[in-house]
Formats: sequence, C-alpha cells, structure tokens
Amino acid sequence: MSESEGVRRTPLNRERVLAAAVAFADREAGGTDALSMRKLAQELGVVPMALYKHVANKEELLAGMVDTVVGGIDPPAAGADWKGAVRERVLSARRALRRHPWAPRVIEALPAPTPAVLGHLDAVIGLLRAGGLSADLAHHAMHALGGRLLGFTQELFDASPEAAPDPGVAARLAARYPHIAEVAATAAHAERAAEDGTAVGGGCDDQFEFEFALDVLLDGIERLHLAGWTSTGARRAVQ
Amino acid sequence: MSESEGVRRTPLNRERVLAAAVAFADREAGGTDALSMRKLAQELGVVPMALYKHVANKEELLAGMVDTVVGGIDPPAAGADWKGAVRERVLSARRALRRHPWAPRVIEALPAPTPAVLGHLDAVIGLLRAGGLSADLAHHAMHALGGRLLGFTQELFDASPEAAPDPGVAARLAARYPHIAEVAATAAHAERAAEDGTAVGGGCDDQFEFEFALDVLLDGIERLHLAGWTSTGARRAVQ
DNA sequence: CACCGTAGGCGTACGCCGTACACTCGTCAA
DNA sequence: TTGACGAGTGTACGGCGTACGCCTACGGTG
Repeated sequence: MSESEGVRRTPLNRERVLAAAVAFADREAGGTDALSMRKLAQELGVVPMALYKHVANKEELLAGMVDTVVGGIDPPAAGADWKGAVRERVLSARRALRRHPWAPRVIEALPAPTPAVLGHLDAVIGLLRAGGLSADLAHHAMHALGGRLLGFTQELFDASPEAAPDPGVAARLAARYPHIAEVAATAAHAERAAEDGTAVGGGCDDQFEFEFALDVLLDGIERLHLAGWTSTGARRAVQ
Repeated sequence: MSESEGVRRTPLNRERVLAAAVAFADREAGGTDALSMRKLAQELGVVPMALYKHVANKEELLAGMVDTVVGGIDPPAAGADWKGAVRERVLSARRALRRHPWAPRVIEALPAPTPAVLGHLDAVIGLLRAGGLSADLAHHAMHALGGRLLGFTQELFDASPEAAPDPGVAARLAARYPHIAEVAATAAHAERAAEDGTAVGGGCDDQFEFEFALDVLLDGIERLHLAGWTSTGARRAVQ
C-alpha cells in the first residue's frame, strides 16, 4: 500500500537498472544465464517493459553491466618500470573481475568491446609504450596477454577498423584511444609489408599472434625447467 | 511422397545428429547460438522431440559436438624435444578448432570438460612429463597455456576431484587420464605443504597460477624488448 | 503364423524467454 | 487551461527447451 502511493517509489534510471542486474548476476548461481529481463524487472518491482525505457535491449544491458564492473579497475600507476606497472594493472583487472565471475564470459560474448574495456586496453598499451616498447612489440604483447589475463579476444583489432569505415568515427575513436590506434596502424603497415599472397585483408595475422604467445610461454617454461624451478621455491621466494 | 514410404529414410542415430549439429553451427553465422533443437530437427527432416531419443538434452548435444571436433586433433607425435612436440600438438588443436569457431566458447561454457577434452589435456601433460618436466612444473605450465591455447579453464583441476568423491569413479578417471591424475595429486600435496591459513580446500591456488602465467609472459616480452626484437625480423626468420 | 515387447518418431502442451506496440497517467511549460 | 512528454503498464506474438503420452513398424518368440 505504501508503495502504491505516497513516495511513489524512487524512479528507475540506467544506473539503478545496471546495479540491480550486476547484483542479481553476482548472487545467482547461473550468473547472467540466470538473468532475464522479467526477473530483473520483478527484482525492481516493475513490469518487464519498463526496463526498455533505460536500456535498448538485453545486449545493451549486458554491455552496461560489463562497463560497470570494468570501470572499477584501478587507474594505472605509471611507475618507473613498465613491467611492474603492467603487472599491477592486470592484477587489478583480475581483482575487479573475480568479484563478478560471469563478467569474462560476457565480455567475450559481446559482439564489440565496450568503451570501458577499450579504455582498459588503451591504458595497458600506454604503459607498454611508456616503457619504451615499440608499437609493434606492444601489439604482439597485448595479443599474448589477451587470453585469460585481460579478458578480450583477438578480434578486437580486426573488428574495430572494419566496423567503422566512416573516417569521422574512426578519427574520434583514435582520439579517445590513442595507443590502440597507433598499434592498429603499425600492425596494418607491417601486414602490408609482409604480404606475400596469403594476404589477410586489413587485420593482423592471427596465426602469427597465436604462435607468438605460444612460443613466449614455451620458451619461458623451458627456461624454468632448465633452471630447476619448483613452485614451493617460488612461493617461498614471494614471502 | 518418396519420403513417406519406400526407403523410409535412413533412421537417425547419435552420430548423424551430432554431425548435422556441427554442420549447422559451422554454416550459420551465430554458431551454436543460432542452433536450436527445433531448427536442427527441421534440418534432419524430423520432429523436434525425435532428437531426444539420441541425446538427453541440448547440453549433451553441445558436449557431443565438442567431442566430435576435439576428437579430430592429431595424436601427439612423441619426438625428441618436448617443446616441439607440445608446440605441434597445440597447433594441431588450434587447427581443429579454427574450423569450428563456436567450439572454444562452448567448451568453456560446458559445466564439465568432455572426455575428448580431458584426453587432449592428458596427452599434452604426457608430453611435458616425457620431456622431463616435474609434475609440478607441468601443472603450472598447463595453467599458463590454458588461456586461449587449449581452450579450457582453470576450474578443470578444481572441479574434477570435487565432483567425484566416489573413490571408485576417481580411480577409473585416474586410470584413463594418468597424467592429469598425477598432476592433480602433486598439486594437492604442494597446496597442503604451502598452506598457511589462507587455505583453499583441495584445488590449486588460482592466484598463484594466474601470476605464474602473467610473469612468464612479461619476462619473455621483456627479454624480446631488450634484445631489440621486431616482428618483421621474426617473420623473415621463419621463412 | 500370431503375438507382443520395444524403440524410433510424432503431436500436443506448458512455462519460460525477449520484445513490439499501443495505452495510461502524472508532471510541467506555455 | 492545455498540451506535450516521458516513465511505467498491459497485452500479445513468436520462439525456445522439453515433459508426457501415443502410434506404428520391426524382430524375436511361442
């Protein structure tokens, strides 16, 4: 009764909807699989269609949820050594995502990276570049890290330029994410230079990136093996 | 008319259902998102419920599809150097999965790894062990490679022992996947030995695995950076 | 040959989902 | 006073996974 009149219930808005959706996915076992527009509406004491005044559709709801949690990543601390800075930033990302186990899957399932995700990637590339790495090496490093460490896929650099053939939009994106733009540009050049008939149009060489990450890992593991590395020793060394 | 009598249409069976499902997901843009029991049934000229005589439900259908494609990975070639053997095996896995872009996402979404996936993992661990790596290092190496390279998540080693408290079942699994079992056992011991109050029950230390992979990558990238590595040089070296 | 158990395929029905579309109704500017 | 507007409502549609029961052709058995 008090709900049907009087204070009239604080009105919905985008943030309230997103926050409730995140809370729901965090609480429920199935994560975002258990989230439906209908259940979310019920949670907010509202009819399902009311949500559509604040999000265009379920996909935009999911994107908004992702941006909400990715926005919680600490800003990068630009320190002396790039390695430490990147390490800290990636661990911060991991901390943010671990509180929302559904997030990585949703990020990968979305058709395009959200602004907050792009911002995170741009920031990490910025740290690499500030550390003196070439745009080329930074590019491949991002691919190598991409797997589970950042929660984004290699389609990023492929899709972005293709989906925005409008030069105006492209320029705006380049201004907002300068490091991504720089890396994409050098990748395109390297691609053109290395072209030999197997020619992929535009994007970067997927196979090359895959083998790059694979070899960095295998070489590193071999080095540990030859040095007689043990995890108990490593754990002790940390303390 | 010829369908309603005469040859009576070759009857369905599990393989035909799985093959049709894989073909459908390969052909359709949305992959397995576009796949529904109803559409698959229509494809096979059959009513939806007919499929349930051959697969228990949609989840089992997806698991069957995964096993179909993962089964296509070449057997490991046990060569002199473990690194080359692992490299080849992982690239073979990648080749198999690239023909079915929906597969990695489905593998990660399934609640438990399928037998073929377990077999693949067991084979790779076997190569590492045959190369002389300790079970401990092999364990961490698998986690590091896990990201995008193998298409499985770190929950594997956590979930397997917990979901099978029945010692008989556990023994049967250990017999079928000996390398996985060995690695899981040493991980449990190391965990117990390193326990200091933050105690995770049973599984392996997620955070440690994450930082292990992160540091192997960062160290490797740093080494390339200091050596003046360029991708055009690397590409040229390959040819 | 008659019989019948069985297994593969069919039809119907239920409860969920996302969301299009047209509506009400309170608020506020003119 | 009025009229536009925007938040929330109600109804409805098509699609989904799948429970349940039925039909019917087949193979083995008496």
